[in-house]
Amino acid sequence: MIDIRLVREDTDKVKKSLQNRGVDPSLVDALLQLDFEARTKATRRDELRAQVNSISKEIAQVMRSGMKDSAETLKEKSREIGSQLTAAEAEALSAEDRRREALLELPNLPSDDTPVGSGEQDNVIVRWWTPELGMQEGSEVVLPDYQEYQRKPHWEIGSELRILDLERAAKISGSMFPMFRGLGATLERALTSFALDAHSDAFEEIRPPTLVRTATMISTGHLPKFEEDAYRLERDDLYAIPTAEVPLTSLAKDEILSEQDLPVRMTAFTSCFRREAGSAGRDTRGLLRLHEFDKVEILAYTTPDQAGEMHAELLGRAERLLQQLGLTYRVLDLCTGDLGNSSKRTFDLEAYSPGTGLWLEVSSVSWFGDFQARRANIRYRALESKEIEFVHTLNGSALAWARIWAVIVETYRKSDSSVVIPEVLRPYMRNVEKISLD
RNA sequence: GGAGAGGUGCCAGAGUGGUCGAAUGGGUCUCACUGCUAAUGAGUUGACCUGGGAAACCGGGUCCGAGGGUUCAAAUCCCUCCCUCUCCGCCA
Repeated sequence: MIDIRLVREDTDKVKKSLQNRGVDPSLVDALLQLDFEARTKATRRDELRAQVNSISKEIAQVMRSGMKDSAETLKEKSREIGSQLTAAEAEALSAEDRRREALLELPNLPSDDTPVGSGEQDNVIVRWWTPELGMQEGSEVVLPDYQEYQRKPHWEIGSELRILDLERAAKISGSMFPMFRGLGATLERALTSFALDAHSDAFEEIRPPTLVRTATMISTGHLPKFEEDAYRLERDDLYAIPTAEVPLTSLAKDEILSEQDLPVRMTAFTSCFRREAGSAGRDTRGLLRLHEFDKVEILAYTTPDQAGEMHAELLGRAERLLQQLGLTYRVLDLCTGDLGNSSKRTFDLEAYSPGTGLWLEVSSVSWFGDFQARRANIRYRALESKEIEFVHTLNGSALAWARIWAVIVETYRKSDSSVVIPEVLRPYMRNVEKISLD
């Protein structure tokens, strides 16, 4: 959540910033009104409490000196104030709840560096990479010279080589659930080991739980606004995580870290579950959009000063994996209109799928400022000032496998219908060099 | 799932309904002593909300696992939930 003090003190800036996201600025005025009410009512409550407290102390003294009658008088007086207090408490509580709800609904303020725009079409392509041309600045991507046999969509390749079985996955779980088989399954496992090993120089490997409490989902900003998108286990009041960001961000919930511990770097491999409500029929063929997919996530807690550098590091790591896998990709600087709810700035990585002709989002690398840290109450004590401050959180996928799997089988398909395994993965899959029918 | 024990500050641990934000010990930091370290002595050491102040700081409120209740007053009594430990059952 954003800092209520900032809303009070720099209202215009907050309004302007949220307006760039398409948020109605009157919501800010409404919040300020709720804040005013909450503070007024809390003050009233605290005054009454102070009175009750001081009378209680008097009663204690009077009792000790044995003056029973005056104790009774005082008790009567306190009971009277007490009934006012009960009402004041209820009012203050509900005003504070309303303020909190309004605050939780507001998205983060975009960074000043985030391009202003109203939607997807305004995202800025900042650079791109192909195996042939390497890194290039700008937005005019020169695609590799794909052969006709690479223009086959991954779901056809997968069936042909019997490494992807979407029909039976549908039988088991329904549409938009994947099932990899044989070397297809091995390929996914290899990608996971490859990525985790790649991060092992600086990141602690974590295997977190994938079912989490409501409070955990609120911390990252996935609730209360996006209830529809999450799988919920009602009986146990748990949610299936949509990304490892959820448990990893809450790892240090309610803790005060030492500045010396920062930055904290973590990586985790988990399955991710998304209901994808409202996206039925749109780009859902094959592995393009799934209810369940696997992903390696990288995540960091930093001081505000370290955040910029860390954002670049996370992005660099995700890009490096794509380069090692030899996949053509482009980097998008998401505009204010397309930015995720909790993010201040996000770069998306899109890999090119020659079989479908689509750019597929395979990573999203975000800087959240202290938005999530406020919700999760993750703080650190500054070495110099000794002050306690909120950490900044950042994370990125490195990478999301189902779509990467798709792009790999299409990109590496040969004229004889086999799929060559990228060299970096071979050590992780028994040195198999290609997947073919024989 | 059943039975029992327990959750108190950075850690260990005491706590009679009122003088308890909380004994005591350890740790931390500061100072003194010491050639350095150690030892010793003195002091220090919570978070959050809110009002005042330029600030140092001062006032009020909250917090003893969480949420309710009883009471003039709750760490302390009652209820619900969560978590930890021990035993039994079940299980990969």
